[in-house]
Amino acid sequence: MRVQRIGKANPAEDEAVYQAILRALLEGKLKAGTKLAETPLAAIFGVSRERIRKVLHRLGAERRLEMIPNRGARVPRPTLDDIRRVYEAHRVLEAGVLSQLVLRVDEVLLAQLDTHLEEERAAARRGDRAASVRLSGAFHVHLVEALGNPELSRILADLLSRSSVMVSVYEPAAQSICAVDEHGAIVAALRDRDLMRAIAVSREHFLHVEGRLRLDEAAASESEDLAAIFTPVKPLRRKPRSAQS
Amino acid sequence: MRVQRIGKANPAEDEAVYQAILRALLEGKLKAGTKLAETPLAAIFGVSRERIRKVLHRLGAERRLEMIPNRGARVPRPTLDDIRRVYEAHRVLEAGVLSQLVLRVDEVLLAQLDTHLEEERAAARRGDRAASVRLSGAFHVHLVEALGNPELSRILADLLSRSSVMVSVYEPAAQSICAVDEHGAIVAALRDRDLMRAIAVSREHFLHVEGRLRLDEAAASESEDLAAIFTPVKPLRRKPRSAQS
DNA sequence: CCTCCAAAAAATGTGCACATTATGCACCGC
DNA sequence: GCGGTGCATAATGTGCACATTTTTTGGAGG
Repeated sequence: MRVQRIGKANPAEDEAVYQAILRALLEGKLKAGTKLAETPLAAIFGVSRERIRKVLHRLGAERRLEMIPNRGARVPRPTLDDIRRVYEAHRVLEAGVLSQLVLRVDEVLLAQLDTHLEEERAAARRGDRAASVRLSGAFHVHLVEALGNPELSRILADLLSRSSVMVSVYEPAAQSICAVDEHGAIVAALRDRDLMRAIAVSREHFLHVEGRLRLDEAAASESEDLAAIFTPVKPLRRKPRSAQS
Repeated sequence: MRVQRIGKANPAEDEAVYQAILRALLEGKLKAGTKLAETPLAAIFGVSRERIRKVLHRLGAERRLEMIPNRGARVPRPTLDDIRRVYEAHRVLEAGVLSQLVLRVDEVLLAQLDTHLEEERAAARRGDRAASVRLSGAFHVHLVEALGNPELSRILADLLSRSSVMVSVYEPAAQSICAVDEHGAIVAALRDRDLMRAIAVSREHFLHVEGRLRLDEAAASESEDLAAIFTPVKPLRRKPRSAQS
């Protein structure tokens, strides 16, 4: 008699594994170039290999992993040019957002942005680097979301998530990503409904960030301890046979 | 003895099925709301159900199909608001593209655009509606590609492909999507390096197109003849048992 | 010592059998 | 007649057993 639990429909498992890997990816715990083999991951998460496989392919379709036929999944190792392109895309998109935003700014939005700027300054004053980085990205998210277009928000979120992975590779110290006063200048231009200035400031801002990118090839890493990376996540299902310390 | 051909590695099959469905989707042959069941598709294409399944999920990840757990794949039925959002995203993106383009236009690019405009006019003169629609979309593609940023080109291609599916639902006659002179006005503004005018013209252009959208709810359709839609594609592999006319 | 090649080992890809979930339909009580 | 209920049927989801491909290993030859 086989007590195997097969076909147990549990969509939550898919999602949990997906979120776990995505989170590790976004937090930079998975270094660029790391091979994500199916079997070890299945053992780590305590789920079947097919499930891992599905998640991996999904992440590949979203361009968050690099899938090579018959060779498995790897964390992408973006070129410096790749990163520049992502930044440029972000810059171009934000220019478009600003062009639309000057037509519909109101005091409510300006007040919200001012509040955000204040938070950024506060984080900078108390030297909270993590918060600074997070708020800095949030500023740009705030701008697109002001347009209320989910499509645009999604595109930006995509670009941002990509670049956050990238800075973990190329920004050695990850110091203050965005200077607050540059953000302030954008808001000021927005307040004046001055599109040309807003675009120019935003452009300078991005070029500034791009200029700080450094090629840190030394990071060979290949962090081989996949288990350690995912251990904080409790196993979703006990492996039926063996495979436990 | 089983002569089953299992595990026959043939990545081309995946791609062929993917392209076939995607093409049908882009050409509007698959009406909105149509259910894409796995088993019939497997029979039509002459491949295993797993292969269809994989392709369907991939298309779902790309948001080209709507996947509902345990209920299969359906051709998305976009709201009029959905479409407006896609158009707005395109418009915003193009504004950004233009803001970047005015900084680096040269005679070569302007000449290329002029050539393209001439093609559009020729198509319009001879009443070639299909060519007009195609060239009209190509104009906007041309603009982003001038920036040489694959990331941006991909984003635009994504938006365009989505909206082409949509117009097939909501544009009853699918008459001249973009007036050529509006495209010409954009090029003219670009030639003058007049960003504000270029953005304004582009904006008007898109609002014009958006304004033409009509809600054509009558299209209940549910085109049940999936086989007929995909028949032009020759079966990739003969089904081993039965299932042949 | 290095290079090249063959065989073993490991990892990925695929068809299939079956579990699970949804759907259609006849039946029954009200 | 009508709405809900239970069963039969169809469709989707999943584990598993392999096939295929890639990578590693281990020598033999130069």
